[in-house]
Amino acid sequence: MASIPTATVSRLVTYLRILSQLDEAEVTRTSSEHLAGEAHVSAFQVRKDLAYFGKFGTRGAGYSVQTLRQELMRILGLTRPWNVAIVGMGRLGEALAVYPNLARYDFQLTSAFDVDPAKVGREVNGVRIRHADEIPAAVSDLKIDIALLTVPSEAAQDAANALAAAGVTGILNFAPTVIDAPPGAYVEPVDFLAGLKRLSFYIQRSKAKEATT
Amino acid sequence: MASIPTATVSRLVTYLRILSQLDEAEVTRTSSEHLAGEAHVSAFQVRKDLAYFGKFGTRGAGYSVQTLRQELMRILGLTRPWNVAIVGMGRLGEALAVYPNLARYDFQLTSAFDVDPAKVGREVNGVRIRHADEIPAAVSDLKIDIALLTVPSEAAQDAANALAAAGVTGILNFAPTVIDAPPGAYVEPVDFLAGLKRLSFYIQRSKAKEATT
DNA sequence: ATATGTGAATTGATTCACAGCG
DNA sequence: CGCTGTGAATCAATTCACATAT
Repeated sequence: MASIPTATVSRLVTYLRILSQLDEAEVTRTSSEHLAGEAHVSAFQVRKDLAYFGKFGTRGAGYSVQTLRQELMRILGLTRPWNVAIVGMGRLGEALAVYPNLARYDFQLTSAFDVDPAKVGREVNGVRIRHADEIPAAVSDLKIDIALLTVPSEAAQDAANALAAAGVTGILNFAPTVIDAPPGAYVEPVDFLAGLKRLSFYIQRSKAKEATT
Repeated sequence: MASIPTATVSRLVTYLRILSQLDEAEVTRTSSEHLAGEAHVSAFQVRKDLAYFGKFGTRGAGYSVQTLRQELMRILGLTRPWNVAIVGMGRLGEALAVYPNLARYDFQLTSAFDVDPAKVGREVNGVRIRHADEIPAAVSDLKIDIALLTVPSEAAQDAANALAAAGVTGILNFAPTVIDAPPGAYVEPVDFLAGLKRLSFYIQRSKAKEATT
């Protein structure tokens, strides 16, 4: 089976969002051209990305918004609900717990963990915070698929290992550090500090360029 | 001037973090090999990435942790402070406002904006929340370089345009939508929902593969 | 007529091998 | 002798052109 560029997967997510917006606006048909415009890529790119997975359009007429949206949801595994846990109930963990878009996309928050006894037992958005020691039992009981990892950097790798050992297959790592993917699990980093530093690089660079002209 | 791959910039940020950790642990020297191990890339990659910017090591002896760290900070534009504003003081905005690592890296939170009159006037982490109407004046007065954009998707593009017009050169977009980079500004997306959907894709895919074996 | 789907060409990034310097 | 720095080779991704289907 052809291996899919990670950039393609990212773009599929973008196309899906655009299609959802079109669907909400009750637009029924679209084209690679239009999707490309909204996603800020080329129309070639859109068609090539879709071609990895099949043929979804009709020549001369473009794509059905509903059909393509359904197909992308199927490809991305978004037709079934995923059980999600938040690990690390600091400010970020809490902000995520009440984030309404999680449920909208069928990511169901089913549990939350922390090591702080002061937090254990409290409820956030209908979910009781458990002690991290309960991860093995709870992950298996609640069939948790994905963990949002919001613990401090130094605790991230151990937590990821424990989660994967307990059966979690996807980890969204918010800690500003690179962690090894434990056996059997995928890790996606979400590092906004890194994004800030990249911005710093580009801004500084454009200012340096200005100065030399 | 050679154009730098964006992936290289991302990796430089990672190398810098590793060097900072080494420095804290009072390690004085390192090698492309070691940096590569920590960053989960090849040693070739490390050397090639650095080669875009100059020669920082001594052959046979590797790199001085302090020197390379300094150089990377210079390259990434992190030797000067950046003035940062948060635009959109919902839960995420608040979580960011109190995030201690911002200041640690010389990103100084100097202002915060929202459109909600109930929020305007309140203080968060020593910063008064202003009405979004004040953006043009405040950005210029406070010399704001970078905005953390945490408004709803539908407001993101307009806010970005307003910020850029007022003189902001870097925008970290937390809204789950693709926005155009307004003239004169760089945009970095931070979209954890997209990360979540990518995870969904990879998990679902590995499960499908298991089923066929 | 029109817009998709796709092999071929091009561009870009990563890997490699080794020359060069300490 | 060890490890960096770098041109050359490989590999991957994007772009293109056009044949194809409606």
